[in-house]
Amino acid sequence: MKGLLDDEADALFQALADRTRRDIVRRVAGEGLSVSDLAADYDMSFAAVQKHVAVLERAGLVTKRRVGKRQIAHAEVGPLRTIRSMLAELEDQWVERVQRIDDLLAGDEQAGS
Amino acid sequence: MKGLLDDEADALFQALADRTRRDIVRRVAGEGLSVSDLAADYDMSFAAVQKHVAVLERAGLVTKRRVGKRQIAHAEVGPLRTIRSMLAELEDQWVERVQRIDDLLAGDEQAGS
DNA sequence: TAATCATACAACCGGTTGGTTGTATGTAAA
DNA sequence: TTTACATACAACCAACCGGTTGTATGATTA
Repeated sequence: MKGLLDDEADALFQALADRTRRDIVRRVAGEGLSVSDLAADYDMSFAAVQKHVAVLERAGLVTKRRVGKRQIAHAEVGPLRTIRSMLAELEDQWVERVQRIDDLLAGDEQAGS
Repeated sequence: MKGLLDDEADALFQALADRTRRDIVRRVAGEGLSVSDLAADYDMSFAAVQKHVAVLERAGLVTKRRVGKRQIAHAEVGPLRTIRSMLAELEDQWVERVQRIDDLLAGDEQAGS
């Protein structure tokens, strides 16, 4: 039922679990860059960079738009928001439960003192 | 120079790029659970769950405290905050550059009309 | 001490990942 | 049309990942 959500989260976290890909997302935020513009600044083959972009594309973090012979990659902010809200939820659960336990402890203290 | 930061980010994103591990983080948020308590609810071997906990531990997302013969896993909220601020930064860069481009376009429009 | 329970860890296996090189295709410029 | 450039994609390889089973260690209980 929520498997699709999990699939998306898997893809997003995995896509961001590589420093080259995180760097690409940073660099194409806003204006967008062609794959070869991107590739020029990494110490790896063009094909490797192209595969990184493909991973980001599959995760929905970037989209490509053809302009002449170049293919321009753009970052998509939506998935970043998705992943942030997932983490916020995790953190909220943490805070919530800690608070609940603190309340219990406070109650015990009062009762025990 | 910033390799350590990247190492941490690699470890955090990779640790969260597995649904079982995300579930474990949720479940040990606040109170904490022993490794076998955790393992009881997954359709995999004890050793597999133990390895997942170890990955989370290496990433700093979980710490263990021995209580009798049991080893209690607790979630750490710090790394979650770290990862959230990384994403916030990414998103800010996005918003910033889009804004800058919007400003340019607005200027062009005014000049061109 | 012996038996048991909770954990740790090593060795192994199939699938995936991050890189390579080579080749094919599509677009632009001579 | 040829030539050159930007991209795509397949095949290959070593390393890593997520799982397994089996064995060893540590703490608790009989």
